[in-house]
Amino acid sequence: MKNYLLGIFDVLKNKLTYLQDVEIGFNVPQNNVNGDYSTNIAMMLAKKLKRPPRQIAEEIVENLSYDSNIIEKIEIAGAGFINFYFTPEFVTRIIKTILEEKDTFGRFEIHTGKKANVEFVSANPTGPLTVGHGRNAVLGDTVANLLEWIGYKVDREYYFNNAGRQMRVLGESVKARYLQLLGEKVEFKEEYYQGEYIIDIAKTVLEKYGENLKEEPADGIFKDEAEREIFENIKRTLKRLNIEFNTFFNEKSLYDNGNIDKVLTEFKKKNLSYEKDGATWLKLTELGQEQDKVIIKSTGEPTYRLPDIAYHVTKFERGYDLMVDIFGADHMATYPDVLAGVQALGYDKEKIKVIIHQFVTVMEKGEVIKMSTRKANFITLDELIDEVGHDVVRYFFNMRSYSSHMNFDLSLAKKQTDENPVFYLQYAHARISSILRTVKDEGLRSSTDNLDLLKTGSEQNLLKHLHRFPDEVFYAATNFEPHKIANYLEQLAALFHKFYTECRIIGSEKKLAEARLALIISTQIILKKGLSILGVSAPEKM
RNA sequence: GCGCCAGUAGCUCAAUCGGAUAGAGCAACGGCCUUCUAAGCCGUAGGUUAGUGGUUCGAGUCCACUCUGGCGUACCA
Repeated sequence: MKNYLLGIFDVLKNKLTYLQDVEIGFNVPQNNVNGDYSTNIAMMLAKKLKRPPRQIAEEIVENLSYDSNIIEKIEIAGAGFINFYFTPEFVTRIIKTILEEKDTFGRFEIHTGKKANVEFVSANPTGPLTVGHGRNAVLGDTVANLLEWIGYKVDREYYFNNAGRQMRVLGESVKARYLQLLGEKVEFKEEYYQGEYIIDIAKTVLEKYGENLKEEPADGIFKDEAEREIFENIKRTLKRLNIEFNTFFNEKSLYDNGNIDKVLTEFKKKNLSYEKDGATWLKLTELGQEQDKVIIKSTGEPTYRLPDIAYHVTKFERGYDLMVDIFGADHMATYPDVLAGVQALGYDKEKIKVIIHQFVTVMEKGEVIKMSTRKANFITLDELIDEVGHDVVRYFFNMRSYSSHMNFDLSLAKKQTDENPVFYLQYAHARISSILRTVKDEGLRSSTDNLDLLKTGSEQNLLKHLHRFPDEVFYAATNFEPHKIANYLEQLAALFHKFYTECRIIGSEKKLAEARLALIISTQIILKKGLSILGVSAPEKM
């Protein structure tokens, strides 16, 4: 529908030249008495042309040539809105389109041939993933799905650091537990990782290597075993949410391959770094940032900035056209430095899209639970999945805009799983499957020969909503906003359920029944497509 | 102190980059199953969009200030 409007306005541009250098936007009015699509272009032009908007609207409508088999009427309303009403016959055509295009319907090829990298989760292997990581994981994977829908070849990447202080403490924590298992009296320091899982890892070490590791350094076998086991766990948890990574990128490789040195030399060559107080500083003030920052500490160790910059350089070198970083709000302050550094090295930072999502506040019985991996007072993602199921988790994190803070009441979530909107969507899908099973027994088959019979309000509204699917996908993908898909699907399910109660298939006149079957098959295809974008399953039965 | 994100129905959140009468779900109340799945449908109730001023044909959306919450503001990542 929208494409048709864009087409006829393109033609009109030759006639009314003032339309040429403005962007003509069409949107779906909230209230459908205002048409199927509407444009505010006349009001936008009013000031520029110094003419009343309604007069401009009239001129546009008079000069617009369109097919009356497609557009039923055009009205000018309010301050100068131009409202378009499509013919029921045209509206029903979407069924044929969906059935014919099938797999490609809703997909776009504008970025075909381009490569995208989506980096997310990126939690260091110091403990199980928490509910907070869950939001990041689901958001990242869904954004990746959306990018695939607009043509990108997408790599999902997990960046981690298995050196550094955190990991040393982890090794020490495991060793302390190990010694305790052997009956030794060792102090378990407050800074150690307090979680039960540390004891489990210590037990594994004991089983595997016996009792001879008392002299083994903490950052040897202890750390390595901890890392291995924790990573296995993380991967298993992510797998439960249907998330799999192409690459686990180890920060350490940046040192081994000389990438860090290379970046450092570049900065020196460009005179963008200097020595002060025994440390090396990056001249971020010259790159538009507030203050210079240390990139190599006086101890000789780099801060996170240097490897992060070098890491992004590798992404450019690996030929990505688009790089998406999914971060939690705690990274807010770090990425501008990194982007400035990358740009200073001559790379186009516009190719990097940073998505900062707000935190999830987890509450239980009205109390806020503060998350800390070290203090082990977190709710793990696994526990959440156990409690409510993977579909609910995926949907829950996908149904809200990433920029909004989320409140998650665990005790409420446990109780309310039956009322979760995800079931509403899945139920619509399962209901259609059920109808199709029943109809099969009756020997009834769908047909697109008499789609014109679909003219009641609930049929037309459902059809119009199906028309919008590609637009929604495109909008969601280009704006990195998965929750748009969730909202779209909720509306689609609502329209279907309404259709279901108002229109019967079995018992209707044969031609009408066949047309309605084609309608629900199309609806089911879209529901399934939408759910697959979100990573939620589409059950045949419930 | 400064920076970023937010504040919308009792609760959790939408609102198509400034559009028309601000919408859903949950919770509350009332109705609808001898016919394709009642995990559904219909209805009722619920709002000064935190507050004050401003910008214009038009503001939940933009600007300024105030209040409240979250996250930052490291030679931690």
